[in-house]
Parts: sequence; C-alpha cells; structure tokens
Amino acid sequence: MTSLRSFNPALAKHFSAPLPKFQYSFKHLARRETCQAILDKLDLTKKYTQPGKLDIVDVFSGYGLFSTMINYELKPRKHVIIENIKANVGLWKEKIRILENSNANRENFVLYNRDGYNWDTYEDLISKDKLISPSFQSRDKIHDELLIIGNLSPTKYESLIAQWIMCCAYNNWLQKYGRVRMLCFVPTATAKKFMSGPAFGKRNKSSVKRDLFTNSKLVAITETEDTVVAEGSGYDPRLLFKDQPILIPSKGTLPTNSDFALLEIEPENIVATTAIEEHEHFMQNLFYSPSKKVKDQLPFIGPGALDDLAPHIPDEIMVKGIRELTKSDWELLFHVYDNWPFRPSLLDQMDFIHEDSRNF
Amino acid sequence: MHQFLEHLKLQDQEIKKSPSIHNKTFSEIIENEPESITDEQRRLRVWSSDYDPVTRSPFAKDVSHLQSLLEVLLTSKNFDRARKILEAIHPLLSEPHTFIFSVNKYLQTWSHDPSVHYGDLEQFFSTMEQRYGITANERTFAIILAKYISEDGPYISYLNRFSQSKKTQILSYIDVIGVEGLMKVFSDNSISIEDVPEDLVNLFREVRNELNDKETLISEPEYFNDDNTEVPTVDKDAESLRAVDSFGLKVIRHTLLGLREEADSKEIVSIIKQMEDGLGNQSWSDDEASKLDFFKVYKTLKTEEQREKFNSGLHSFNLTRQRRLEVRGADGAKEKWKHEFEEMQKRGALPLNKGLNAQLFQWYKNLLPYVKKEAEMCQKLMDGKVSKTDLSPDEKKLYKDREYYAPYMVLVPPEKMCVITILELLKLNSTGGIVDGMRAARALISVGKAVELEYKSQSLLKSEIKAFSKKVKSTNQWKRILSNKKNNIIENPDDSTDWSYTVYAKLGAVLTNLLLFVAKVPVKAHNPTTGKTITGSQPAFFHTYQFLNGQKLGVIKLHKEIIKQLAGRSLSNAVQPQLLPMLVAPREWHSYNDGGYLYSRSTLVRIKDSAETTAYLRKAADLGNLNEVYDGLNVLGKTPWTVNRRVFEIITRYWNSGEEFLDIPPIMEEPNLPEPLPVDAEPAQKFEYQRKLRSALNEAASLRSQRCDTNYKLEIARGFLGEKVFFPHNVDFRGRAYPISPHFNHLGNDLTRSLFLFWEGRELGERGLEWLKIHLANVYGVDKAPLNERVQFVNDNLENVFESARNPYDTDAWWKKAEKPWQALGVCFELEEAYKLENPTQYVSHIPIHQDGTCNGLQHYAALGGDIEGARQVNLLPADRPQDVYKYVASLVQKRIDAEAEEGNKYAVFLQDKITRKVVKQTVMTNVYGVTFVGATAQIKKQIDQYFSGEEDVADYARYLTMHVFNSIRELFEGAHLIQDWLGDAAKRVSKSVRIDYEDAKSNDGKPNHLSSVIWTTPLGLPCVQPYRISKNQLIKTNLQDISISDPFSASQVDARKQQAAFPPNFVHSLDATHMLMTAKACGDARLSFASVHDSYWTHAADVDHMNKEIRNQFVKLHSSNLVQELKEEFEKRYKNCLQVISISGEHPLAKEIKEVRRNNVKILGRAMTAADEIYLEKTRLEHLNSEDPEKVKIGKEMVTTVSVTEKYDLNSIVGTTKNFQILVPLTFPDIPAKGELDVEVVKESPYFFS
DNA sequence: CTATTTTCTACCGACAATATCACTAGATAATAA
DNA sequence: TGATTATCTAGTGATATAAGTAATAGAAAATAA
Repeated sequence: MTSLRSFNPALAKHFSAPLPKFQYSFKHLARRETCQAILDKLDLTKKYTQPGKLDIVDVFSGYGLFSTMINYELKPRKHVIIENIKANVGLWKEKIRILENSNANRENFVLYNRDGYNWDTYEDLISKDKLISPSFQSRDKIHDELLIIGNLSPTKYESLIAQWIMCCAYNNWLQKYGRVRMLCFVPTATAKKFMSGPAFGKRNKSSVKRDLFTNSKLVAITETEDTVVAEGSGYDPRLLFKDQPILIPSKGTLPTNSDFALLEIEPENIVATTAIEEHEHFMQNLFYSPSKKVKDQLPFIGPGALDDLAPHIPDEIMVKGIRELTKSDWELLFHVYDNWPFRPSLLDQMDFIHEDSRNF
Repeated sequence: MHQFLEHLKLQDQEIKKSPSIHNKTFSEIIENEPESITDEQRRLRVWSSDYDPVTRSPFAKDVSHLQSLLEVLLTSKNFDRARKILEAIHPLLSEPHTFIFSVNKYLQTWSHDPSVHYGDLEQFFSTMEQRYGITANERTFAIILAKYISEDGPYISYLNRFSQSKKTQILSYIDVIGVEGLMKVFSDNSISIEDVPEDLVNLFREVRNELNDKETLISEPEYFNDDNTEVPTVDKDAESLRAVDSFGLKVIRHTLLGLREEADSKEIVSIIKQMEDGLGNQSWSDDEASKLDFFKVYKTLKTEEQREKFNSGLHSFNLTRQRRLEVRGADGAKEKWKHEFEEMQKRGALPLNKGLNAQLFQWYKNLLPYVKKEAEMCQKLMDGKVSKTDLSPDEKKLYKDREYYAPYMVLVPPEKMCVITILELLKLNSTGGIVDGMRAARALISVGKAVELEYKSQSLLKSEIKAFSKKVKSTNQWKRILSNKKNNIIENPDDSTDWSYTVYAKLGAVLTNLLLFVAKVPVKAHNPTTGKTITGSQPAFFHTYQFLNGQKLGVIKLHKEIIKQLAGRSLSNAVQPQLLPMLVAPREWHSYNDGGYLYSRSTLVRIKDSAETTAYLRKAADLGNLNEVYDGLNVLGKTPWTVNRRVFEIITRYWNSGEEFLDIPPIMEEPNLPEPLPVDAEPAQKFEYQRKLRSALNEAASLRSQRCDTNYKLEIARGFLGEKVFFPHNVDFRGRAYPISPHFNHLGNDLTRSLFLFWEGRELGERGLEWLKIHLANVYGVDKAPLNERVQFVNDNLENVFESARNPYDTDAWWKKAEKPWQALGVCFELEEAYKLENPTQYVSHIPIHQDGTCNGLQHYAALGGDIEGARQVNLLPADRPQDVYKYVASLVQKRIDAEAEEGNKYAVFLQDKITRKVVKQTVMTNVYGVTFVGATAQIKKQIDQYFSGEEDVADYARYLTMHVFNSIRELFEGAHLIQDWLGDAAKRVSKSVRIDYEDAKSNDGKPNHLSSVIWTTPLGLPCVQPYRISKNQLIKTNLQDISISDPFSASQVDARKQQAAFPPNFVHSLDATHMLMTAKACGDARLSFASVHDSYWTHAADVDHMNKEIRNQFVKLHSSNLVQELKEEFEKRYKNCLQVISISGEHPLAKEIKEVRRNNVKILGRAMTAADEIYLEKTRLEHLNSEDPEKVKIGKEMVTTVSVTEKYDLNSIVGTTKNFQILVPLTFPDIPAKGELDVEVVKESPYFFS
C-alpha cells in the first residue's frame, strides 16, 4: 500500500480514537487506505487546478475521514461542513478545534450547523451567512471552483439524490452556478438502480434521468458478503466493466459490514425548459409496467395516445421493452410527445389525492 | 419432562401446507380431490379465545369458494359439474355434519329439473348417505316431498312415513314445498290440523274454506313478468320536469319510483276517491296516482278508521313498488337513457354538453354486443365446447382467467350487466380521494359486487315466484296470510354464500375493461401547430396509475367532457335502487343476516374485513342472544317518515341559485391556482408551489364533493316527496345503529335533517307546544338555558318565527341566523301552522323533537365511575340550569391561566382573554375518544390561529394551552379517567397476550404471536369484537391490472396499539348503543314514533315527556349493575387460558429461577428456547393437571415450567423495579377503580340529563 | 440485553398499492434404463 | 414400464415505485449493537 498522502497528520490522534457507536443510519468510509485509493482514482487535483479558489460544500459528512482527506488533498479555500446531528456536530467541533490548535485551521473547515436536507440551508449559506460566494460559470464545462460532497447513505435520503440530479436538469440549487460536480455516497441499492444502463433489470426512471442529465461514474462500491450473486441482483455488469470501481472492504466501513457506493456525478449541459417536466410525466407513465413494451404502455400516456402517437414512432422502438430504451430512444419519444396536440397538461397529470379536511 | 422436550423437537418439522383450492377454476376441481387432508389440518381453530364456542375453519376460504361455485353452477343447471364441486366440499369441512346444507342445496335445485324424478332424488341421497355418512334433515325430506307433489306421486304416503312432529317440521319449509304444494297437502283429508305448523294454520284454514271466495283468485302475481318487458315511463312528466332538470335536480321518481302500475294504483286511487268527500273539492284521476302527494292526502284524513284504511291501501301499493324498485331498478335507468337518446335523435344533432343520458345509452348500445359475446364465450367454455389444446400462451392465460369467472358471467342477462357497469363507474366518480375518477380496485370490486347483488335479487325473486306459484292469489294477500310466520319464507338463511373477492375483481375487470374500450366521448381541440380545430372521439375512461408516497395506485379517470356534463351533479340513477329508502317497513331482523330490504341481504352488523366478528355474531344469533338487539332495530325500522315539502322547496330554490348559502356550497368556479413558476426556480419554491396547488385543488374538490353529496340527498328527497318512507337500520360492531340507505337519512347534517318529518302526526297538547318551542330554541342555539327560558326565548321571538315562516326568503330572515338554520326553519313553519289554529295545542304535529344527551360518553363514564362531580357536570344530577361542560372546562382553564399570568408567564398573558368555550369544546369531546396530546394540540392550534399574525410560534402557545386543557379535563373527570385507564390497560393486556397453544404462539421471528382481540358482550347480548388486526394483503390478477385487497380470511396478529387506543371509546359507545336500543324498545312498546342519532333521541312533541321518562328509566336500568366489574369477570373467563408477557428485574429471585428452568430445558432441547416452547410445555402441564388419569395428574404436578414457577410470587409486587427481563405469566386484570358515591337513580329527576 | 431509532399520534359510519422478479416446492413431461 | 431427471407452474416474499420530512414532542415499539 502506498503512502497516505492525503491524510492530515494533525488528525491522526483524532481518527485513532475508538469509533463512534451510533451513526444515525449513516455509513462512512473508516479506513484511510480506502479513502486514499478512492482519491487516487478520482484524481481531483487535475480537475481543480486552482486550490485557492475551490469551495467545497460537504453535506452530512459525519465521521468525516473522507472529508478531511479530500480536504487535505485539494486544499480548498472554504470547506463547509453541513451537519446538524448533535453527535456529529460535536465530532466536527472537536476536529476544528484540533486543527485550529495545530495550524490555525489552514484547512479552512467551517461548520455550518444546519439541516442538509433543507433547501434553505444552501440559500442561507450563500446569501445570508455568506460563507461562500461561488462564481457563475459557463455551462460548457464542469465548474472548477465548487464541489459538492454528500453522504446520502441512509436510504431515506435516496429522494435527495434523485432531487439533486433533477437540479442538474433545471439548473437550480447549487447547480445554478454552473455544472457542479457532486460526490455522493449512496446506499448500494440506490447505486444499483440509478446507475443501471438500458435493458438492465434495475433500469428505472431515475437511471434514465441520470443518463439524460448527467455523466456519472461509479467510483467505489462495498464488497459483497456472499460470493454468489444472482444474475441481475447486482450492479449492471457493463457498468462495473466500464467504471472499474474501487472495492471497499466490508471491514473498512463504519458501521462495519455496511454497504454503500460512491458516485461521481457531473451534470451535462442542459437547458432548463418546461418540456423537461412534461417528459418526467411521460417517463413515469411508460414506467408503470417497466417490463412491458412501448406499444403496450403507450395508452397510459393519455386518452387516445396509442392511436395518435404510434404512427410517429419507429416499429423497432414500439416493440422495445421500456427498460430497454436508450438515451436516444427516449429523446426520440420526447420529440414525438412534444408535438402531440392532445398531450395532457401538467395539471391533469398531477398525482393528487383529495383528503377530506373537514372538521368541526 | 424429558419426553415432552423430545416431542417438542419433533414439532419443529413443518406441518404440511394445505392445498389452496380457492383459486382453482370450476373445471380444475375434482371430487374428493384433497383426500390428503388430515384431521389435524381440518381441525377447528379458535379466534381470540378458546373459552368462546366460536371457531374458525382452516379451509373457510376454500369452502366458501366451492359453495358459491356450487350455487352458481346449479343456477346455470350444470349438475354434473356441481356434483363434483359438492363432493369436493366434504373433505374440507371441519364439521362434517354441515355437509347436509350443501347437499340439500344441490338436491333442491336438481329436483327442479324436469328430467329428474323423485326416485332419483331418493337414490341420490342414499348414495350420499353411504359415501359420507350424513343424515337427512327435515329440509331434505321437504325437498323430496315437493318432488312427489309436483309429479303427483304418492306424496301423502311419503309424508305419512314420518312422525307427527317431524311432519310438522317438514311442512314448515314453504320455500321448498311452495304454497301450491302446501295447498295440495292440506286439502288431503288425512292431514289434520295437528300436523300443520302453527304459523301455517291460517293457510290451512284458508284452504279448507277456499270455496267461499273464489273470485279473488287472479291468474298470476302482478310482478310476474319476464325481464324483457318494458318498464313504463311517463313521458309527460319527464317533459314537464326538464326545466328543473337544468338546475341540476334530476327526477328519479318516474324512472325508479314511479314505475307506474295501473293495477296496483287502482286500489289506492279508489280509496282516495272514496274519501273524496273528506278531501274538499279535489279530485284525482287514475293516471295521477304516480304524482300523488300521499302525505298531503293523509294529513287531511279525519278519522282513525280512514287513516287505517288509507295506510293499508298505500302499503299494498307500495309493496309492489318496493319490489319493482329492488328487482327492476337497473331497467329504470336504462329506459331513462333510452328515452333521452331517442328524443335527441328525433331532434337531430346531439349537442355536446347536453344529453348525458343519451351518451350513456350510446355506450350501452356499444357495450352490449361485447358483453353478450363474452357471456357466450363463457357459456361455450362451460359447455366444454372450447378446446384448450391449440391456444397460444397468451390465449391460454385468457382462457384460464375466463374459466375462473365464467360460471358467474352467465347468470345475469348481459343487458343488465351493461347498465350495472356504467352506473357503478359513474357512481364512483370522485371517490377514494381521486378527483374526476376513482380507484381502480374499488371500481372493479364494486362492479363485481353489483352483479352479485343483481343476481341475488333475481334469484330471490325467482324462489319467491316458485314458492307462490302462479295459480294462487295475489302475493300480497298470501303474504298477509303468512305474515305471522317467523322465518323468512322465501329463503333459507343457511345458504347465503358471498362470492369471493377474486370473483368480484375478475368479473368486474372484464366488464370494466370492455366499457373502457367502447365508451367514447366526442372532443374538439385546437391543434397548436396547425391552428385547425380537430374533432374526433376519445375514450371516456382512462386507466392510469397515481403515486401516493411512492406507492402505486391504480386509477380510472373520467374524461373532462364527461366531467363537464356531470358538472358536480350526481347521477340520480346511480344510487343503487336496492339501497334507497324503503316504501314499506323493512323486514324485521330475525337473524344476523336476515332483515332489512326485501330482495337483498344486509347483515345485522356492518363488518369490514373481520370474519371473526361474523363468527361471533352467528354464534350469538344461533344462541338467540340477539333478540333484544333485533327488537330495538325493528322499532327504528318501523318508524315511517316523509319529506318536509315546504322546507324542501326553500332549499331547492337556494340550491338552484348556484350560490353559496348557509351550508350549501356554491357551484364550483375554477379553482384559484397559484401563479406558475419559471422552470429554473429554486427547488424550495417549486415544492412550495406544489403544496399551494394541492391545497387549492383540495379545496375545490371538497366543495365539489360537498355539492355533489348534497345533490344526491336532494334528488333522493325529491323522489320521495309525499311518500311514506322507512329506513332499515343495522349496527356497527359496537351496536350503534345506522340507516342502511346512504346519502339521504336522518343522520345527515342540518340541511338533511330539516327534510325529515314523521309520517304520523300527534296533537301537540300543552306540553307538546312547549317542547316544540324548546326544540326551536335548541336548534337556534339557545340550548344551555333552563327549559322555561328556552320557551320564553321563543315566545319573545314569536313574531320573528311567524315572519320567518311567511317570508323565508327575506335576506335577513330570523331563521337564517340560527345555529341549525334549516331545522329552525322547519320548526318555524310548524309553529306558524299551529298558531293559525285558534288553539295551537290542537295542532297535529309531525316534526321530530330531539332530546340530546350532554356529552353522552362522559355521562356513561360518570355513571360507571359513580363520580359525583363528573356526573354533575354532564347533568346526571338534578339542577336548576343545565350544566355546560365546555364552558366549565373553559373556566377551569381560565383559572389556571390567570394564575400563571399573574406570575408573568408570557403564554398565559397572551392567551388570558382568549379562552372560550369553543376553544376547548373539540378537545373535551375528543378526549373521550382518547385523543393524544399532539392531536389535541393540533385542534387547539386551529382554534387560536386567528389571533396570530404569522410571526409568532403558534404551536408553542397551542401546546401550552393544550396542557392546561388536558389537566383541567383530568381534574374534572377524574373518575372517568380512572375507568378509561382501566379499560385501556385491560385492552393492552389482552392484545399483548399469548394463548396457551403451541401452534398459535409459534412464529418465524421467535416472538410469540398475539392473536386475541378484545371481545366483550353488551348488556343486550351483542358480542363486540374489535376488528383491528394486521391485515394480510391478497393479490388478485385481473385483465385490467392486479389489485390487492386485504385477505378477509386471514387470522393475523392483532394490532395491539389500535386495540388499546380504541377500546375505551368503543366500550362506552357500546353502552350508549345499548341505552339507545333499550330506549327504542321501550318507546316502540309505547307505540311512539322513535328515531335516534346515537345520543340524540327523537319523537313527537307530544310524546317527549314520555320518551324522556323512558330515556332515564333505561339509563338507570342499564347502569343498575356494575358494568365494569362484569366486564372484568367476562374478560377473566374469556382469556383465562392466556399468558401475558411482563418485564421484571433480571435480579429478582423469580428471574433467576426462570433462567434456571430455561437453562435446563435448553440442554435437552439442543437449541434456544422460544416463547412458543415455553408455552408448549405449560400447555402440556395444564393438560396433565386437568386429566382424568391420576397418573397424568401426578406428572403434571411434578412438571416445572417457566410459568409454573411464577405461581409462588405475587406478581403485582414485582412490577415496578427496573424492567428488563421478560417472563410469561398467567393473564390477569387489574382491580377496577373504586366506584364513587353516585346513585344513578337520581337521573330520573334530572331534567337536563337529556334535553 | 441495552440504547438508539422509528413510529405514531381521536372512535365510529367508510374498503383496499401494484409490478416484477427471484425463489421454492410440487407437478408434469421427458428421458434413459 | 418404472424410475429419475429436466422443465414448468403456481405461490411466496422481497423490493421498487416517488422524489419534501418535520410545522410540532413524547411515549411506545422496533431494531441494531
């Protein structure tokens, strides 16, 4: 094993202390070696060449080993730790205290004691508390002064990663500053789903959106316990082949034996339009029965959709299964849909359950 | 000991799984198939307690499937198949003797086949006898006898084989033998009156004297028509009512109710004619019978004799109409559509927004051929004319599916199924929280159920026709002759088998799918690219899915054009005619499933999914424990009502204006939607936008559904203007009574209630006039003053009252300011009419006067706890003025807050002047239902929201206030809370208990199963079973989509939390229900008109005093025994064979002792002990102890189990220390709270107890 | 066997998630003896 | 032909679905260490 070049020696003692007992269903990288391997693979110093200008927004860092190492590697101008879980806030206060004592926190960590789930947190971070003020960059390239790290490993935060991907499409949230790279720890199940390619059994709406709006890599995955992995129940094999993810040993996680994956998400250059919202519904309608063929699912697009749209769709697409559709297939379908005069309005398609709110 | 543990090891080997027959198709079932079923598998299981003689058959689901198949196959005369099914039933039965019911069913239907002779029947039965060892019952003999009779065999000698008592029993099966058959038998001289069942003596006499009135014989019962005869509609009326129609009030009367019967209207019209003299100068022509305002006529009658005659004539007329209504309702709807369709065609074009009915008829026409074809295919399949071999896999699936539902598809004529499908889908519009659509699962089930209902009505009608064959007198007359017969004469209550949910779903899916395919609606749209207007047609229904918190939900949506045409109206025909209010008194309740409507079955208790409840109920019914419940309900059902026409007209006028007025919502305008955002708006804004959008749509949907609901009510009311109507009632599982007819019933809101008048009138008298005034004061909102002040209030406002009645439309009319304005208006009319008389006390009043209990739940709690202070607050004690609980609680809260404000508490200071009765009311009310602190805080927050401008944290204030309200309530109703807590604790123990039964206790996760529901018996004998169990879902594949429904046959674990939370309110509600039924019975015996809304009791003004006396007497009677003590004793008996899990300190000597026992057992067992193992050993021990064999008893005494060691300890003393060691101990209940000093007798003197 | 995390939060009338796939056991068909 | 194995099937259980969670707080149940 090579040297741990990214490990901050000032924190050696801190990270040698006994591991925290409870993680609030968060999962973390617990080994310096693994983190180092991941950082090597990410090779971020090439991508953020002006260390003095990089800001890192680091959400739910928790235990924080990976955060401190990426920090040590990239030497950012500001590294904002967004945390509001009491135990973790304590941990980070401790870290910052240590760093301040040793070298006046030249790592530039800032603890922002707010809920990373809440959108207002980011709004206030920039507008009100002005901890960072990112520049607006052209959408021709990936933003090179801002990096988002998110530990979304609890399953309940799967919705957050889905929404962050949509922010890439709508150019809002932090993605309004440009195409900001995101490094996200997500549950294994989520990674398997979201990273599936066409025709893979786990292909779903989110993976299509990932295809359409981002360029994403599977950076690291945890070791699977059981050697026998049933066909289709693991990762998309093409993905494993393409991305060659780092294997995180099951004992190198906190808590041990937990499973998660690290994704590197680069937004594509997308122009936000209302059509995207319509396409979301379009996809949703087709994905009602993902194993069926396009021709079977077209009726769900709207009253009369089958008759009206079928003539404009090539036969080879019509007989494809929904999961088999590729990025270009989808784009073609979107085009046909956009030109359909009877396409239902967004309001009509809104899922809405009426609740009797009457009281005395 | 050792041996038992060894045995336990063996038990680990899995019990063989039982075959699942319930989803086999009719042709896959072969007789005797499950020979492999062992007695162990067949063994009857228990539900919640082995103390109760209520059992559960493990194959209930399969048996039910087979029985329904048997029935429908018999109906379609597939005797061979049916026989296979019949023989497949036997091995599944846990109680083999019940097999005779199925055999009889087969025998009876088979006997109607002309190719079968009585010899065949006897032959068949002896085969069955040999093969299955069954014994014939009287019904069996009756069936064979009937065949003898119909074939003119030696029936008398057949009958004479039996002893006299047996003969009598055989002859009591009228539904089998038929009236004609009985007449034949009775006319034989060898039959003496001693042989005749008591309730048929009338018939016997009639037969023997028959020569006397031959001329009354008519050729056939008047309703004995074929299905394809046209139902007459009255063009003229339809025409003249169209103006009203456009306002949204469609008329159901002439399609559903006014199925005009010349023959039957004759009688009533002639009666009216005879009375013409007494009616002034009005005159009536024949064809006006259907337009008669019977109530108006009735009111003018002067003498008791006249009234009796009129009522009797009307009854006979109505009986016919009621039959038609129930049996032919679907035809009426179709005829209406057809009529409108033809009108449209005559006039040429079909305008888009008009002619919904014509549109429906179009669908009907398009749908019919498909349904016919489907039915034909099903028929072919059943006849075995379809070869299965050369089908593609897809076709095979289809075939398999069809094979499942085919037997059910061929029962109801396709025409009817089409109408049913269309009606159901329209009726369900905007239900289940779906705007402009419905949940698919519900739609399919409803269509399937509607087909079943239709089938059952038809077959009931058929069997009635069989029983009263053609040659006898008019059915009405026979019914009168037989009216004193106790049992239902046309149906055997034993053999009602509901179709399974799988059948409902599959059948519904076929029909729905076809309708979705054919139903189109014309559309116009602009092509945005070309700018041209395109016309075409689009599907009227749209199958889709919605996501609810990430869960898929199948949905059927209606096309916007259809929605436009409905425009927030309801479809009058869509109300299932089988469930409208009745024109004749409902059939009396005789059994748990026998009573109510004439041709459709209702159950005494509304049951959700709980087969357990049904089992308990059935048992109670069999034991004759429910008679008092029947009595009470029958009183409610016998109360005749009519619609208050004057009030109705006023409502209609405001309704038609389409504007908001009092509680009438306005006609829907477009919802007020928020401004759309730019696409790249921040996520937070987008979600906020979604939220606003949702709440706007929600509001709009609420308004519209309210309007739609009111529309239903008004349309039904309109249909019944001038009619004499009745409401069949049944009860919820706690015994509270509800009218079965939905929408329009006296449980409704102010508007609905104002439409209700008693059909019978009663002269007011002095007291009645006073009560009438008090009632007005009550509905006006002056209900907290002493009675005399309330009277005074009305006297002071008499001019206002008269003015309101004379000019109800005045913008600021007095009645509009009432708390319940519509009912106030009704009383105003009544008072004004009364004062028109010289002596108002002589006025004959029809309006119901309400007497409401003050916080009825708390009244019962106070009586249970004997809590004097609590009792005073809810008017159990005599007082000069009524106590107002809410106000009192508010004052208590005020005191607390004042005190804290003194100390400078900022919440207190702010809230000090805002404590009103209204703020605390809801919380006090819901406190009885066990509202939690959080829930109450939400309520209070709503109340005080208005005082906040937005910045302050309302929630903190609400929480603060709630705390004080809770404490005040607790302080005031200390006794009630002790009872409440006791009930909750007892329920918790029961629902957390484990039965001493290895099979039950064993579960996958090692934790014991909790299978015991809280069950208690009301003082009237109604068993209440809390139906809260963790539901297991069952997936049904249909050709529209898969649907999941909770499996009603699963005996899953109880939902302990719900059991506990709901028991205290349920128990108290079961008491108030009991009180109501007792009062109903008493009032019924006194011949008062009586109605109730749970804790509000209604009668005529003149009878209020009488009723009030009964209310109090019955309350005292109810509470004369210590109900909580009795409950405890009942629980102790019922759950005596249960253990509970308690936690004790691991350091306690008992804990150590138990650990020791466990350790020893583990050594032998070779694996960890589970709770189930401990239970098994304890069970074995108890079995030995209770054994006859002294040797065994000895072994039992020597056994040491984890439970037996606890006997030495006083468990109550152990509880309390640090709890971390869980042990099993026998289930016990805490001591009941000490009863206070209150003597319930005092309520007899309390004027404001109910007022 | 403890500590943490999640769940749930007012009764009744009033009823509902569905698609897909991997896996199993049992049934059927096919095969080789 | 009888036995054995391959193949098929129905039934079961697990998982995904969407994509604000929370504006509240405290007990009880569930779950992980």
